[in-house]
Amino acid sequence: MSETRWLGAREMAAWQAFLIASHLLERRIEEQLKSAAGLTHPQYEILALLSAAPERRMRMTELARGVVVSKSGLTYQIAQLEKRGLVKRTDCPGDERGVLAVLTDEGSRQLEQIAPGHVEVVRRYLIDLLTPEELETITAAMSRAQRAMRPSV
Amino acid sequence: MSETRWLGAREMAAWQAFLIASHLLERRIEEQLKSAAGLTHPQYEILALLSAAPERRMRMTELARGVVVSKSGLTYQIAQLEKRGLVKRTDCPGDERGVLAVLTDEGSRQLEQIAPGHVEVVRRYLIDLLTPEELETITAAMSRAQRAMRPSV
DNA sequence: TCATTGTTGTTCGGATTTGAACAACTCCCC
DNA sequence: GGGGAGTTGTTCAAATCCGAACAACAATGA
Repeated sequence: MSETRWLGAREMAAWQAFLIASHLLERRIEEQLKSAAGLTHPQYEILALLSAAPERRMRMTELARGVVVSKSGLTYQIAQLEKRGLVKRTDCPGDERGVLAVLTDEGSRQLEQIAPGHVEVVRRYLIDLLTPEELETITAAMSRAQRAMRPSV
Repeated sequence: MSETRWLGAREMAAWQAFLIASHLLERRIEEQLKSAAGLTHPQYEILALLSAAPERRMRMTELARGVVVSKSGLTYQIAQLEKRGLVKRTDCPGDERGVLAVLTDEGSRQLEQIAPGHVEVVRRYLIDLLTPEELETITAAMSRAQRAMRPSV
């Protein structure tokens, strides 16, 4: 049982700032998406990921990893999006177990309408506040953290 | 209706890295706290804030702001913590409406036991991965974002 | 071939979270 | 004083989210 390495003042400041900023940002994003489109942030992320995927489709598991949500959480959200006709499920050729989530034309259309307002928030409260150097530093640091928390990627 | 300023490649990389890293970190923290102490992250944050507060007590509203959670969310969590005897409510002298959440001795004791494991996770997946320069950059950037999203602070 | 092990997605129960509505109280200013 | 506006904390309904358990299928190796 080794001695605890407590956070020093600077480390604590960084952690607190990161934690609070990310929570506040999450709330702003959630609020904007909800009022502008009736979507949650995870729902938006699903649409965005699908939109960028080949043939606008992805395996459920892959998608769950991409939006960092549990399998059951994704099942639920895909069901919600399916009700609205933004996404549909398809059998996965070559794997009888698998399910492909596919972005519909309607989903694609709606995403195009929603995206500008979302990007606006991300810019206003984060990206536009950063210098190019800070942008690079954050990319490097967060990518490193990501690799530490994920087996691959 | 101005033209949308989409995110460039570097901006997108920064945003994606930040978003995914913060989600992954949140999950790791949640998982560790749950298994080690049966607490959620917000619950831990409440205990930590109270612990650092004068007389280990805070007004509900102030506390809600501190942990970045809704008023009703805080009411719920304080009720949970009260059931376990980690926190108790007290009348607020000088304001008949107000309620003070107070960290109990038991709460203080438990926090001491839980903190090391929590700090370990924060270090392993974020703080220890950063150079001193990165630490400062992140503090500055996130504090700026925080000010943009909050009236004061 | 066939049993074993691993993967995939869903279902289910339970916990958490939010915003709106509300009642009680405080503050301000005439 | 006293009324209107603002604050404070709770309750409530609804939505979301997770982990565990599960059934179906895939992959592996003897």
